[in-house]
Amino acid sequence: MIVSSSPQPDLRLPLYQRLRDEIAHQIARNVWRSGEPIPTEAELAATHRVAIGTVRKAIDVLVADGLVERQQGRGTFVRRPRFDRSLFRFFRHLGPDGNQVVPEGRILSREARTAPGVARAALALDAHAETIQLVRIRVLQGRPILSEEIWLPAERFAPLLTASLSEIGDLLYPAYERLCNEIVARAEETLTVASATAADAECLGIAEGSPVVVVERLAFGFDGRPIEWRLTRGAAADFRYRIDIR
Amino acid sequence: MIVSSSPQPDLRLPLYQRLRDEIAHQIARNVWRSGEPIPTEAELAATHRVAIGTVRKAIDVLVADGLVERQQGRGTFVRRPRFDRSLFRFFRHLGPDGNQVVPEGRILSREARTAPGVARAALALDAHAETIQLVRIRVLQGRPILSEEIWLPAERFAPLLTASLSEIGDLLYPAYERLCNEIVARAEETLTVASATAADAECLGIAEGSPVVVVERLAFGFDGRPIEWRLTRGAAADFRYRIDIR
DNA sequence: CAGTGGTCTAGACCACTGC
DNA sequence: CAGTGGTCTAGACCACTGA
Repeated sequence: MIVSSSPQPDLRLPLYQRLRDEIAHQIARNVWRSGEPIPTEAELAATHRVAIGTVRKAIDVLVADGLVERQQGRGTFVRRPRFDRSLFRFFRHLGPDGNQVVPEGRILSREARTAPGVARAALALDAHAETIQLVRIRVLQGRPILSEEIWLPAERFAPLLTASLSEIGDLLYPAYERLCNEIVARAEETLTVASATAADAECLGIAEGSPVVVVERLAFGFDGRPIEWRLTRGAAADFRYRIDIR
Repeated sequence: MIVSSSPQPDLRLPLYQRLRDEIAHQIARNVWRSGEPIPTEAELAATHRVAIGTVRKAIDVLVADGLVERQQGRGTFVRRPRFDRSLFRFFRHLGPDGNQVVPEGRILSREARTAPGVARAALALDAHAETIQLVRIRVLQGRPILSEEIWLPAERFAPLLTASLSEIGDLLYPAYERLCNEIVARAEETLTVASATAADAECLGIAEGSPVVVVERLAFGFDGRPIEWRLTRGAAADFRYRIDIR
């Protein structure tokens, strides 16, 4: 595999920003895997011929962006956000011990299908582009609590159709990285409230017409291109979201 | 008025943190009003006998905390968050021109009343403490769109009962500052979905039993003590919340 | 033009980690 | 103990603001 070199940096940008972009680019290229340390500040200062203070400022930005994590005395490590946990900021499902529990994922279907207009528009695909649909439920103690409909560009995610379900496993984003070499860097989520359709009612075990919270997620890769469009639905009764403002 | 001096700083803390706390404390004491500039970095460095880099780091933290705002070439300014706008992150009400519009506030009642248990607990008040209740609606083009129930400790907010409605005006938090010298520093909000009660239905012009989004807000002063407990209800159909994750 | 915050450097010392 | 990130200093120059 030919490793692409860094894009031409904009010389008008401050040095620490250029350095940040350079490191971010290497993280995006998977030069260091998730959890691995990046070079020490002193090394980066030496290889890039800048003062260590400039390196620290660049890393400050990377920490703020959520791309790396510092650990005093140990190093600075590549961080991959846990998007699969993000739904539990919205839905509270407590286990028998009263603690938050991570539900199991179960893929009900996966097939190459023509995506609806919203999905195509979100993924910036033209009308002819092929897409993959995954239908998935999240199950807690045998009870389905969330239903998910996921649309992916077929071109980049073809391996998902041929892999075995056990190869894909419970967590999708690690599977994307493992099987398709696609890494999710960030996502936009939009919450709305809707009425349970007949399908929702059957799947989630709630009354038809009762309120459901819909989470629409558009996930982006490090290159900024949209990778995945996902609709998650859960009973509004389970919805509880806490936010700090200032 | 006797201005309290700074609390004894913890000498184990880094210099820039102690400086941050010192400045934050002065902001909390209203030494500089909202929108006013704090001293320049060079001045702060001189008066506190520290390097300017240390001052910059302290201000970095204050910026991250949302207490001040930098403007290159002009100065660093005290910032008061616009909590009254925060509800519009949750509810989208578009005007005839398709733009987001700020609705009018209308106080329906204000009286000294005994608060319900949740409100007392949130405000950390004992059973005998007096409280003030405000009932308020937010109106857009003559149509009520949000209903608000607000509970305040009577001890700190007594002037609200005697002031005229025009003295209070449309925005509550500036009124708290003007009339009661209470400044809201941060708040915690919890979102849930409920069914419209008969009162909701009448007030908001929706069907009884249709879904409403409930925003529970607990606002804190700079001293960390809870100041205000507020319940806002709006039609779930108007709810739309967008969030970025990474 | 003077004054502000923004960038960058260079180097000292500290606190924490893991061998 | 060596190596890491964390704190702190001191000073130079740049870019932007407003009179």
